[in-house]
Amino acid sequence: MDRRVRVRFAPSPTGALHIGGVRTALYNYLFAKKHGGDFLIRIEDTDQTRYVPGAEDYIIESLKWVGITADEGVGFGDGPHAPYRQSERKPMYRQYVMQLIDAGLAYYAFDTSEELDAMRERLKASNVDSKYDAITRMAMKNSLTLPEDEVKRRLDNGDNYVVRIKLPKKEDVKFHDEIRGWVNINTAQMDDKVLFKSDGMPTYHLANVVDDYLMNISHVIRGEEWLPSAPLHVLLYRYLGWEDVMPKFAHLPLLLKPDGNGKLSKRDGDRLGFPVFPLSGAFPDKDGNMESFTGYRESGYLPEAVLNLLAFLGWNPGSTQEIFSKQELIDAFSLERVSKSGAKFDQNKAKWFNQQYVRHTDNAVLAAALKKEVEARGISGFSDEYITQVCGLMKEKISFIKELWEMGSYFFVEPAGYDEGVIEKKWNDRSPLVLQDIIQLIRPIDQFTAFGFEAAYNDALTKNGVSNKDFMQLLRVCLSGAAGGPPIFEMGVLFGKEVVLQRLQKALDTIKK
RNA sequence: GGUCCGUUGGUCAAUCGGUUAAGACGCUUCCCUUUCACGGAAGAAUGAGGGGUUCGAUUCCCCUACGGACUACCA
Repeated sequence: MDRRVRVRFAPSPTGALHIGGVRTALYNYLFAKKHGGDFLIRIEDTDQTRYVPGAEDYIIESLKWVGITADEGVGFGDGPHAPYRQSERKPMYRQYVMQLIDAGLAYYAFDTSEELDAMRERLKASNVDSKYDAITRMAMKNSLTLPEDEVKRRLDNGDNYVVRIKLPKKEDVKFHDEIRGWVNINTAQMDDKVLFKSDGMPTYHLANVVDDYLMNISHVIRGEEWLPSAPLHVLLYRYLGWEDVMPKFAHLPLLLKPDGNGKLSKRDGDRLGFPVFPLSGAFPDKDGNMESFTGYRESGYLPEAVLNLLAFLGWNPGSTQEIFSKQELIDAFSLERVSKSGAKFDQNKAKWFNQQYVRHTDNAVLAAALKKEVEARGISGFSDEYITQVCGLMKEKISFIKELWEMGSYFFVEPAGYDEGVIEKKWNDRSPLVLQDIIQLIRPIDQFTAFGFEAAYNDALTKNGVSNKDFMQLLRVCLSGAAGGPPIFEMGVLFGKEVVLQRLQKALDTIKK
């Protein structure tokens, strides 16, 4: 029975979308496109207390930036199963909860949080797992222990209650994970999870299962942190009578910190100095303080590179090819080749990926980015043509777009200083003489070409008996201030004769040792 | 603590019982280059430990160790 592939990415709008979340979305997207299916986005905002305004937009914008698009859902024009926000689907869940209660598979519970705490502490003290389960529920206030009329009275009275699933005392729940194989958990290890909260909202578990069923989801591809609750979801499908259309599960390995242990977290970005989020932004933390963070986009990463490097964190094609376009990823992707163990994020590799993409990016595209940087500094007077040529010279030298400016600002402004190491090592009594001669030889040139510039330079060297090796880098430093850079004579020609003359003169006037 | 998942070089990783255990990033050396980079060549570096199964285990099984996730009226 081949059913249409329909997968979903279902984030909670509780803050910025972590790069690991982007990867989850990506794998869902790739899987859907690979199988000609649908990818949809559902917002799981059942916890009103954790809702962060703007988070939803951030998530959508992030996905769009890396090139992930959805066929249905929030941010992508909805679709046949609208609404796609669980808060807006609130009225839909109650009937399924009632269905479970009527079937004796769920029950009302009236315990206060104090009572729950007390229960947990009591059990902990006696060294027993503190779960609300088949044993402990009999000592709590719920529709299993309270007289029927008492339950009715409380309900009619509008008392606070939750609905919990009624799990069997001891029963194996087995399910197949597409990545890990068969997983078996006994209900004795699980607890009677809350399905329906006292605020009238379903919990993740219930909403997730109901929506996946209603939206005809064929595969649930999500992070490994969900593996322990997967049996609960399996049971829910069974109890609701949907087991025959239950989606297949695939639990993805986690993204780990580059150093030490643990999964990649928000803080790691600042601590290690690399982005953990796709886009720069700021959101309130749990205490309500605004916390800002930098993104891949603002750090100069190309979206295609991010897509590529993310795809390779936990998956590989089994070949030696590493650079993949989006379409190539779609063609090559399979859950089978997703690895089981977590992957540590490697900054160097990320940089390398970006470098590959920068190098193959059209000069005009790079120029647009560089132009922004230039204009942002209030610098004008440079043509698009000039900026494009700068990019052509610089792109072999950089790994990140932002380095176009960082390493090539001298194409637009005078160098602020001269590389001290080079001056220290190469500058001597004869240097000013050579510079002087270069200036004199260049000045009369009408057609300033790389060839002419080089010829003038060589003549000056010969005249003073100085070798290339000793002066070459000095010339570069005099022109750009930097020790490295693009081919020097081409660079000079791009500067133009006047700028070259002026900079050499300035070097002559200022460099002293 | 309990449950579940995992474990090939520093990192990402291939291998679906038999290989000199790929490849990439990073690192080192050399070549190219009148600099830096790119490119090219080479090198160091890996199957957590212990038991089995087998003619033969990185590969299958068990134990131990280690790592991770989960353990809320959060997702």
